[in-house]
Amino acid sequence: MAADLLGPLLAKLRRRDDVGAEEEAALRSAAGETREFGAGRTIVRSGIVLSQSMLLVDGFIARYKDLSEGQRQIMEIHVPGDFTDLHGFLLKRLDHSIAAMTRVRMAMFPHEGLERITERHPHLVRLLWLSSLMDSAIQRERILSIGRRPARARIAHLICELYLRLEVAGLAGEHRFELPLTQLDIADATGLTPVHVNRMLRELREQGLLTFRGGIAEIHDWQRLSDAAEFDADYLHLEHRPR
Amino acid sequence: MAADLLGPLLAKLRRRDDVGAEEEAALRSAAGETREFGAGRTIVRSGIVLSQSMLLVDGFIARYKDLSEGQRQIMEIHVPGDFTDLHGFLLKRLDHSIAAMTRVRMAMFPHEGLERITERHPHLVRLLWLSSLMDSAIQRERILSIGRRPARARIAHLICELYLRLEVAGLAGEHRFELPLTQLDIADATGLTPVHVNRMLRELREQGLLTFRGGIAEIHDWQRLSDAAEFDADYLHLEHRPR
DNA sequence: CGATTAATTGAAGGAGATCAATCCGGGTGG
DNA sequence: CCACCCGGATTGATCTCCTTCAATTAATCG
Repeated sequence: MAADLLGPLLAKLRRRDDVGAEEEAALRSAAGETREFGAGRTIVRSGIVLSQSMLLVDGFIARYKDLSEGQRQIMEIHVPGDFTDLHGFLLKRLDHSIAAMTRVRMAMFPHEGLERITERHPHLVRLLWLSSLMDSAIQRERILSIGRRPARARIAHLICELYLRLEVAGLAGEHRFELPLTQLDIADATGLTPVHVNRMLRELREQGLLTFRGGIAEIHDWQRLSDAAEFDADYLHLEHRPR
Repeated sequence: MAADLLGPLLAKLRRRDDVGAEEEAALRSAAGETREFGAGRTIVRSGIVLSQSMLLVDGFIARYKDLSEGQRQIMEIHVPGDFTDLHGFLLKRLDHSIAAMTRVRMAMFPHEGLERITERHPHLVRLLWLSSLMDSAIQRERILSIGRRPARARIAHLICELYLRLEVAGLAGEHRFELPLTQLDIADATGLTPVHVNRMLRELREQGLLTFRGGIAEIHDWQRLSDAAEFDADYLHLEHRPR
């Protein structure tokens, strides 16, 4: 028996507002087939016209852009329960690419189904819209991080964020979680070089804040880590309220 | 006779899709009072619960966040026709502040009116959603810029972007436009220091790409400027298609 | 086990930051 | 009408965080 495809998404939405049974049903019936992709696979290439959007069910995915000199920047790391390209529903073509960072499972949502939701389920649309706004908020915080935080704080911040997001999806233990990324991935997400990420991770480890090794992140001192990052969870919009 | 409040917004939306007469009327009736704010005023402070959203009608506005050491990062610079906090409709509290960079005029949209639109005008909702997705795309490009482009390219890129966005709003001439920002503003938007912005602007000027002086930006060589920035307008999603 | 990919460490270099003046344009009040 | 003021622009000198270059080591996997 496969785990519930929509589980992490519903957990994420219900953390922010109620989702009625009818809405849940509408969401389920909008979901199409499930697909799997191997680690490293580019799933959507920037600029391609899309006819369906994807919900990440299992694994980790990155939205990224490349520059001509081979430099890569990750705009957002997705965890299960995230739509990776819900914005493709209205933008039609993505302005970035999407790649699997691990082996992943995706649930496909044909755009006709989403359009039907916009016509029949006003509150559910607001929740889907909200979900894209939460991505936007995460991206804004990334702008702040990359623009103004020093390297050590950037990395600390990323870890704090992923911890909370994974916890909401029910995928993190007590300050410990699977994070199967390479140091290069972290470098691409923080706008640093892998060499420097390595040094900063060592520093964080030696200071007893955090261990990141073998795809496992362990937060040893949440207080000092979030202080180092100037992390404030407000931007994750975790409160439950009518939307 | 005041200029049409919704003019720049409609121009922006109609550049991407059709907006029917009925939809236009619905939008107009959702608009409430107009407000003005002086240059430098903080209009919305991060975290405050909102009951209406604002459309920028005239002037320039910044979404920004501050860090404890007094460092500021601008996430997005808004031009007329942009909703500055449409996301507040569903997020309810902003994760950033909003400040007037010049004297500005804003049209207020009470959230009840927006909610009514979600219940009666599916296609119009999609357009409003789209508008927030376009902001998101702009913010992603900023992540790329700040994360991976060198200082000179970051500034060049920002100018290219603002030029096209202002042109869509009907506010730019032939490679020349009013941009009443200080070099500090540009520094805060690009994640640089004002001193370095000054040096890079001089370089761009001496190389004959761009002059930015006295609140006027003049692009002398679009080709070389956009090359320097690796600017590709795709992320502005300028194509007209059914959404 | 070789072979490939990721992590680690050292040394040197550079883009951009910081610190500190000076300049400039425009408002303003005497 | 001009001396003064003030925020922004400009320039120089110095510093530093992070990059770059280059090996070496560890881990992973057919």
